[in-house]
Amino acid sequence: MGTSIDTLQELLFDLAGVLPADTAPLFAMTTPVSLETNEAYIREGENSRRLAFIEKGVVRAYTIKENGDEATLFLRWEGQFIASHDTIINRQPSRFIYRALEPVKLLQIDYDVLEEILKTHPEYEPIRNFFLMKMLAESLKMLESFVTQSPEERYRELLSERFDLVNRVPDKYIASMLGITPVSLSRIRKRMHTKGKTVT
Amino acid sequence: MGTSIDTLQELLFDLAGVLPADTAPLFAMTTPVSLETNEAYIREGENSRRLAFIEKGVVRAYTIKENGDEATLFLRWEGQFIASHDTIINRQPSRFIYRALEPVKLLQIDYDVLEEILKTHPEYEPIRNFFLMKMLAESLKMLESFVTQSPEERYRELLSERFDLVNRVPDKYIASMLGITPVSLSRIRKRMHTKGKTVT
DNA sequence: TGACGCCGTTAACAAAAGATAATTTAGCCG
DNA sequence: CGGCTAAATTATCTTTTGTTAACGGCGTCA
Repeated sequence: MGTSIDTLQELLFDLAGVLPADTAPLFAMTTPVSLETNEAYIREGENSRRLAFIEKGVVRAYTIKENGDEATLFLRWEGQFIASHDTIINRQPSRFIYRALEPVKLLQIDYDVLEEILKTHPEYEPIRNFFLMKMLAESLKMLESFVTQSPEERYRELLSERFDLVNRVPDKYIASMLGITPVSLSRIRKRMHTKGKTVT
Repeated sequence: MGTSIDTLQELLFDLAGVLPADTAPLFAMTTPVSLETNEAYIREGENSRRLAFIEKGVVRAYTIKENGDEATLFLRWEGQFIASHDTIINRQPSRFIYRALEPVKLLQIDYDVLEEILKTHPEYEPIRNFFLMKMLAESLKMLESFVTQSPEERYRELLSERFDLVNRVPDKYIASMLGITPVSLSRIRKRMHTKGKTVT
């Protein structure tokens, strides 16, 4: 146990030079959370401003479209952060659902509590910036892929960069994240088998 | 003159309760920049870590694809921030070009300088968070539109939310931002004229 | 004014994706 | 092991997009 805390302490030290011994005030406010497969972490309409570091497992963020279909915004896995961006950034009830695709272990903190701690411990600010920048970088990277690549190219890139993830997650969620239907993803895979076998 | 500074000072006060009189150290390090139509603000391969508040005009962030075509990642206009995310977040030479589509007025600061100021003036931290969150919110909103909407729906939404922008910017850049070709955008517009005239 | 270039539109065809439904595969639970 | 259910594949048809090229409008500039 304590793996998440260890990892985050390393992060803090690397980023801000804060020694593990000095992080007590921060980690005193974190809560370990376990989720079963298919359990919701944040539900639609929820207002809690939770932020979590994923120690283990995969979490899917998705929304329900007007026609009732689900659309996966992104997947997050161990080493990444998840946050209810509607509630934290926009102070709106969450339009998104965050659900575990596997048994998940999180280290959770409430964003409001984090802000309180930052008032008295500004030396932790780099953590907040780090997590914001990391999420921004990931979003921009996905955005970039949508304007520069075809669905097939996005899938090929995902395969080459996150092969493990693609194999852990049902195809229909991968398809949805790529902005296409499962049927279409299936055709892309067929095309890839018959034609060019290259993975990049 | 001073409009950008006034706007930012209001922002700072609203966000952090910092009085305009106390923002001298911050604004002493900002530089007003003017760009002509079609002038590049940041070029491909550049390493400068510039961050700017747009007082007036529209800036386009785009990249050159392998096949030589351009792909527009986003457009930014007055009241928004632009930043070279490759250099600031990833510390890599910029793969993107930031170019003025109209005469542009910016208030610029170097991110490294901003970080220095933040070390001695942690009361400005909310500014950094604000700009990061704003960029993150915008990116996530665009990402959401890609996984939940068709190109036509994205265009209709853009029209209803940013009609002024669509009319200020050549269609081909709008198309590229929507992830489609100019030909396809033209067909979408034709369809919208003949069929449903509703804008949402 | 006339030539040039850029941009938006249109056309024609190929390629890909959406929608729907049927079929096969695979995982899960008793 | 058998049976149930969800997921993935396949098929068919429609719609949309990509590609390429041609055409017209419009502004710039010599």
